[in-house]
Amino acid sequence: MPDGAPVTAVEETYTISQLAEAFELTPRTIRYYEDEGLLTPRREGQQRVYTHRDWARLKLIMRGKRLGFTIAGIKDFLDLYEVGDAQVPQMRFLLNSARDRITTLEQQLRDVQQTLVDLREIEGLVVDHLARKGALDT
Amino acid sequence: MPDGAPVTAVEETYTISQLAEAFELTPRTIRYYEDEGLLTPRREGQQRVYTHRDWARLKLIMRGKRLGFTIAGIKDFLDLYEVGDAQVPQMRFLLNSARDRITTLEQQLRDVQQTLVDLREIEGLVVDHLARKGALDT
DNA sequence: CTCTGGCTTTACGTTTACGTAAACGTAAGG
DNA sequence: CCTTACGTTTACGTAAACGTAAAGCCAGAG
Repeated sequence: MPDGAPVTAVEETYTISQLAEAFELTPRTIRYYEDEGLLTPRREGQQRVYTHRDWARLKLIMRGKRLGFTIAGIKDFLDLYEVGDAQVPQMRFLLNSARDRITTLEQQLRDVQQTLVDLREIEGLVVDHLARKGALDT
Repeated sequence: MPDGAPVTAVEETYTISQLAEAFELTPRTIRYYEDEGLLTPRREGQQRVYTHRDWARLKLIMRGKRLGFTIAGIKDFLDLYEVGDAQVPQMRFLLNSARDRITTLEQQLRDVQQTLVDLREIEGLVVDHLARKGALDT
């Protein structure tokens, strides 16, 4: 094994359509995320090559979408995960962003919980009503 | 007091701009919700008159928006609260809707909680980093 | 009566998050 | 060499959720 050889095996890579299928997106959508700065795959010729890192970021993107964030909001959010190499002023900014985000998420948590309470009560009422009509089966 | 008079005092009503201010929306937005069938205020001449019921529905609408629901999704959601006067087939449909909604909300709950865990860890890391640099103040 | 303030309708404009079509590059297979 | 299967860029199209401008109705103040 020659000196300076990589310790790990060759990193696994993905094509755009592999990613698309894995996350149930279209290639168009993935290119769009790149345009918006959410992904920055390297190129091999003109083809995009995605790595495990892009996979992880896409997982975060999907979670952000399920939470109703905008693409721009998700971009800011992703930046928070990249906090390693920041200078102090940038750090302060990220800290504020993170805390803002935490505040709205705490509100969202309360909203989700209250809505679940409501819906479960409604479900109970409906089931009850159907039972009284002897129409609960099927 | 004449027979058939209302038991409660005259119900409190609101103009469109009163509602708009209370919920930090524009009148345009409230009319839009009416177009989409989320609100159905009565008219006095050509003016819209909103009651306590519309107020309550707007509160639910705002909660739905914070949860990232679409307007159409919120409309379906509001219908679930109006379950009193439904026939059996409609009831079954509503029951399914409610259960679907509960399922996605449970996913959303997990997403919010995990994101909060992530962000609080990031916050800890950043605070730590700033502390090491003696740059925590202000 | 006129003017103002608030409400109304109508309708076109805007942003976001992609869809979709056109036209082309390139590597593999028959 | 030709086709097929992916990939690429460019660019116009679209649905959702309002914004915004234009023009009119109508009650109360001066």
